[in-house]
Amino acid sequence: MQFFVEVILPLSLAKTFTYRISEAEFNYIKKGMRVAVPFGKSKIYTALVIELHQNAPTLYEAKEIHQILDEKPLVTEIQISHWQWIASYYMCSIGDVFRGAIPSALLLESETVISQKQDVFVDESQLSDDEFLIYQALQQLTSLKVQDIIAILNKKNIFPILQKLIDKNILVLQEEMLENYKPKLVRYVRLNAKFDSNEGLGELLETLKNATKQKEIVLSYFQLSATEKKPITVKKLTETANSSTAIVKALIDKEIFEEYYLQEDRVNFKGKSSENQLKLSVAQQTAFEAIQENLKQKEVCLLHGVTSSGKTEIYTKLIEEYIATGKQVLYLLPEIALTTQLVGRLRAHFGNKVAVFHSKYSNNERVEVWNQVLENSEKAQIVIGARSALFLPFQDLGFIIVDEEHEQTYKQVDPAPRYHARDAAIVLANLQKAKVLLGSATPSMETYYNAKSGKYGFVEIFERYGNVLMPEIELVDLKDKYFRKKMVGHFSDVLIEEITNALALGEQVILFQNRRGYSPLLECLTCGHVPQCQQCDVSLTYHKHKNQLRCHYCGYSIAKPTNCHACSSVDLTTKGFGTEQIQQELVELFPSHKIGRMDQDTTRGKFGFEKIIDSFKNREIDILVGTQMLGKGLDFDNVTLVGIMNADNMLYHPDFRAFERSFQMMTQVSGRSGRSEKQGKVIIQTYSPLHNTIQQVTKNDYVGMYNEQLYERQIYKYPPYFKLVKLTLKHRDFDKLKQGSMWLYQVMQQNLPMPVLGPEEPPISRIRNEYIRTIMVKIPMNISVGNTKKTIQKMLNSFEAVPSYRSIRVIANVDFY
DNA sequence: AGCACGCCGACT
DNA sequence: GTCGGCGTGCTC
Repeated sequence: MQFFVEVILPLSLAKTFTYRISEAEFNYIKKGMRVAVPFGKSKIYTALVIELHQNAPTLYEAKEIHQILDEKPLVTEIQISHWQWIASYYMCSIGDVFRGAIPSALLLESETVISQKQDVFVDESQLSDDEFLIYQALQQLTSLKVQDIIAILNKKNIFPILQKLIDKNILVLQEEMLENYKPKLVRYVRLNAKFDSNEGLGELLETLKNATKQKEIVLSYFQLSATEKKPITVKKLTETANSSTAIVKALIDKEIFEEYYLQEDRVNFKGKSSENQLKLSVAQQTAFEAIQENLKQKEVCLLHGVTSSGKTEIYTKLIEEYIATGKQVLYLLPEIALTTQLVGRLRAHFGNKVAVFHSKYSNNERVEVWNQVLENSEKAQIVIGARSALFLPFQDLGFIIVDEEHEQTYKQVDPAPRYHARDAAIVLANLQKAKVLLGSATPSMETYYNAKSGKYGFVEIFERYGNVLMPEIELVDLKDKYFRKKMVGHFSDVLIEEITNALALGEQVILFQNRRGYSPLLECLTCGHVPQCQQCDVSLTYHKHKNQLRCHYCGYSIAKPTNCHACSSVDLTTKGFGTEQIQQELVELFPSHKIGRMDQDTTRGKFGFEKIIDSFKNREIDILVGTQMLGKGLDFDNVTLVGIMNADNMLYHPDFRAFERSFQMMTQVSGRSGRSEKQGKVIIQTYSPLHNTIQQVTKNDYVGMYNEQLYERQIYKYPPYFKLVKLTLKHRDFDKLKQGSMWLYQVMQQNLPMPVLGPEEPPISRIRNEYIRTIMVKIPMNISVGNTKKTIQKMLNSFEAVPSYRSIRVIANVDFY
């Protein structure tokens, strides 16, 4: 009898692979366990078992697995089904999903370690220069990594040289598995048992009578153990005694203390849940009941509640209901910026039942949350996370909340799997027999359409919590203001006046400018030359603070030139403006007030967001300038004025969702204003005050926007009436790409009974020295999406079969955003 | 994703 | 003439 496992590898490979196992292993291994397998010439990868069987492959000899890595499954069968759905729906390999889903610390990979053979005589004169360099390096360090050798020799292809040294019997290569996850160990001390008795104690104090510092520590130890009645960490002890670890060490050496280590969860919330009852307003209560009623019939329900309508309390109440039945709850948020405030609120309510999972967590932290969810631990009954939290190994998921459902950050752009967390969550809920609540003040067109057509349940709240009024929105016509010279920099007289008023009352102001940096262009006044990125088809953005020009696509930067690179003229001027410039103008306009800026450049690092948000909350900042990050559900109750510096640049984006997005963004940003008693004010500066979308924002007319856009979507063949698959082709060779994309376009156009557009040169047609072309397929509702994707996949395969096009990379993006 | 194989240009 | 560059193909 022969035994085999089918495994998936964390590589972008479409197939599963078969490995041989023994009968004992066959009886031990379960689906969802990890195994280390040799793959290719030398590498060892972490693979995931998805099937056990006895069908020997006929075309090749299956290798044996290297070792079993788990005692019990790390991944559930539901997850595997979910991954398979994602792979097929989003047109990527199952390996891509595996790699994207599992914390990287759980993916062990082997690394080649090079070391010198022991007790071998080496004739140094027989070595070439490169060989000698390696040999010499090994005299210093006992082992080297492949990367080290590449660095030492400054060459890419080092294997031939290594091979020669192996042939000369000097080197050995080993594959070393790296265990990535390390449990966090905390050092504790306890008093040696021999001092437990009263005589022992006397003896102890006697020995220490001349060691003051040591005695102090011992006394602190007694004090701590009396008050805390729990194990004492070295850290705590040194802090209490105001001493150092060196003295603790002395005591350990004297065998007065014993040290020991305990494993600790990195993610630990200390504090207790307040048992206070949630008080819902009448509107909230009505919505809450309506959602429950809807979810009895339907799998998914949309909660459309205006900004500040108190959706979080409704979510909290619903979570209470679900965890009372012992089920797990997943709360998805578009970005981590939101989590800090929300986690605080939920922890205050649910205590230690709340776990958090997002991309700024360290690898080790992620493994811990993974395990807690897998064990269905109480600590992770409620999981709050960004889109990747969707991949946690839920045992018994009852409820998923997708908050700010319309946010495009739910869609992963790069790398594969390019999934949409909202849609993948609905599929996951189906597999888990769980329910989904989508919440937003500005639902996506797709979701609203599904709700209206009865596919999803639908609940609305029209009033803000505590009957706070919706902000008053005032439009400022920039054309008129510039004409009448009523502008100071990028600020209209109206905006300046409103800011002055708000500041005078001690209130805070948020200004929104959807572009970072100082100004998007630097232009020569003499010849009109604009510095471009060398690698991308974009102009460089001027960052005044660092006095440099930077590419926002590849990160390329140069110092700001003093004269034009084309004509050497010194008359350079900036065009357009970004957050940095707004910030600087504010400093001049309001010199006595503190101005903060929040964008990608100021929120780097794990606590970048928190710092800025906290200082704004603590009113250390009076005016906060920021990009779209500001729109994302942050609550500041002292903000009464929101200014949108220029509404036009988002409105005129070449994208079919531009109006929908502009509406959402402006409405969301406006919603930051006036969250307590006082009615808030919003100033929108625009060149097109009569534009329908701007008017809809002003009137808070979501339905108007929806109906208008829906009509357009139908006419121009866009979602929700058509499903979009976008193919992006990339290559360094312009002509090859042009020919290849035309070839693919023609094949698709002939074989698909639906609109195929392209091959288009996108507005930014080159990034990092690669040219780009796109082809768009629009799949109508009445044609099977699954079959269409299969056909597309077949055509992609035949594209790859053309030798001259094989090197063109094709990326499929299903439901692209 | 590696890593080997194989084909072509720049050096000894 | 070889060394070493990268395009191409396969991995259970």
